[in-house]
Amino acid sequence: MPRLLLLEDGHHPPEVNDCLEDWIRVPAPEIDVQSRVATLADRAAAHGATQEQPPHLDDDGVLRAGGNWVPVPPVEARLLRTLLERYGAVVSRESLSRAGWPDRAPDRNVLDVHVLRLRRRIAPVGLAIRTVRSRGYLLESDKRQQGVRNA
Amino acid sequence: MPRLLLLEDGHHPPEVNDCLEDWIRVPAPEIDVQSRVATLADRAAAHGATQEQPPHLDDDGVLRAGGNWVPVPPVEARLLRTLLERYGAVVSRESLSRAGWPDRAPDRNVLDVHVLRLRRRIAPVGLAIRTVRSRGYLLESDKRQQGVRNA
DNA sequence: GCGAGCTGTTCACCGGGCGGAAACGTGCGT
DNA sequence: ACGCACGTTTCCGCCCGGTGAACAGCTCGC
Repeated sequence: MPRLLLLEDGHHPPEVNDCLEDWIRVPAPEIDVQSRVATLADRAAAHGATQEQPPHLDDDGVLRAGGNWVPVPPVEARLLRTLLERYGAVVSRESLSRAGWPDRAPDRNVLDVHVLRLRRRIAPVGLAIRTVRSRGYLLESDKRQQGVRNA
Repeated sequence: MPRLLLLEDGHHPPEVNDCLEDWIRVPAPEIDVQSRVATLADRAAAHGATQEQPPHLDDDGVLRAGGNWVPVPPVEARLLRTLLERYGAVVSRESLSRAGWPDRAPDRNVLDVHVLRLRRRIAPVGLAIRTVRSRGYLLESDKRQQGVRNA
């Protein structure tokens, strides 16, 4: 997708809208062309890296994310499904409780234990469950770090 | 923040990491320089439009700003909400006090402590609470400089 | 049938976040 | 110098959530 326009003499520079687009007048020093190509390549790589496809839990309890997959047992699958429905947003403990055990409400830390196990289960595929204290849980990529500031 | 490096003959092109950075060999046709400047200006405008979305505190006590998020506990959330309602303007200590503790008025110092905690909590997402002495507080981006700037 | 492994549940304990209070430090105006 | 306004630290009680371990039911392979 990145492109470098080679501009012959006597033409106007093109209008560039895209970060993955550039131009240069030819003839030009080889080092100049290489430099611009390298810059575009870096940008394309960075773009691809930031484009993450959302994880998906299929009907057979298989979670696919980050190029890998893990089996997810029934209860955890129900929890995970509701977390995925609100991917990146907070899900209350009550919602999870209802989703995981539709018939009867479980004890306080039954949910805790299953969340813990779900955490460990999804870690290998690059997902993380964050706690929002007294509010609920939040599913996101484990590369996103809450509250960390990049220089 | 966009910058165009004017490269004299005999030098290597710089390593470019940023979409807001570019370079050109001088001397060069005026139209070429103008084109690259215009491109950078467009990108800077686009970046500003997409990057600087106003901070938002959702109902689950999650503050999203600057591409990151932090959980905000109840009392601080109430303070933050009133500060956000008057984003960039002064909010009196009385208003904050009423917002944070609707039932009873807290000790003078309790508000101070919570403002301090809130300051530290929102710093990672690029927000800052400024003091306007004997008037109140003001919430803004931490990149803005308080105080007088000479031209 | 029987043991191994997996799933779901319960218990006990611990660490840490949250919010309040007091004490002390600091900067500014008069 | 004094007082006022605000900042910062420290301490503590409370409660939420995390964690390891143990336990019961179930399924599967032998």
